[in-house]
Amino acid sequence: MDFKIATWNINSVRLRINQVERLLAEEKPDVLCLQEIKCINDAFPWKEIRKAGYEHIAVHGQKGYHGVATLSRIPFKKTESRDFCKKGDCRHIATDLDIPGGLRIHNFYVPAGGDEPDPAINEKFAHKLAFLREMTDLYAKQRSKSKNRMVLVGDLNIAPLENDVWSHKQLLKVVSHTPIEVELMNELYASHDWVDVMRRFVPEDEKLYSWWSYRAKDWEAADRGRRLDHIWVTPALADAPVAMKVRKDARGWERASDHAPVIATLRL
DNA sequence: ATGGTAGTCGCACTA
Repeated sequence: MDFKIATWNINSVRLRINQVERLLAEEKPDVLCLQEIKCINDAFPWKEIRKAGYEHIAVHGQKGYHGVATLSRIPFKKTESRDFCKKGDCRHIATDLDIPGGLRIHNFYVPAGGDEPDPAINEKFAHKLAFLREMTDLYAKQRSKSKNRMVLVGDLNIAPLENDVWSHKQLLKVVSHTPIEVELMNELYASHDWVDVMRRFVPEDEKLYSWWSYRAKDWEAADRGRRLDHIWVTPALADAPVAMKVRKDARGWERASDHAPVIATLRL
């Protein structure tokens, strides 16, 4: 089967429920992973999502900030979330799809890390680094299971490659592209031999972004983007990716999120 | 070197 998965930092699912419905109607993914839903589970638009044909919904939300949700046309066998750094933040939810051979989907919202890229004076940056180290430890421990089929998606808040940002030089001291973050991301990447699905389709010498700041006067003209959102798969799925796209047009929708949806198709 | 925007919640915080 061709399995289509999308990831999107929606920056308030209640405010942009119409855009979620539009994306689901246009792309018909099997699974949509949302980040920054910014609401508690009770305030999540369950009815609208179900009406759109997504009856299997795993929500891990908190009041006002963060929060993740995985919407699926395929039933779940199991759902669990991990409280990284034990802060009580809702930044992760894992769902096991009930399909032959199984498929585990990790939906992440990694801390943004604040402005100052020094963990000694910026707690938020320290939190981001600790979060990444905890992810790496976790996947390194599960390495024996790397034959399992897993997809890791989400807003990882790091643009690792030179062409994942509009200016490598100018962003070296900007949180999301600093050497320490890139190094930790590379360690995480190596911890489970993850495959970077997006870069399977766009060579490393070409620019590739999924986020454009709200603060630019004209985001499209300036095109000062970053690739903060990612889709990774385990080695068991190394040959599975058959298509990938960034729905950049959605960044131009009225009252858009600052992130564009990233979508991949896997041949299972 | 700086300030620019958005969302939630309630007049501060996170991004």
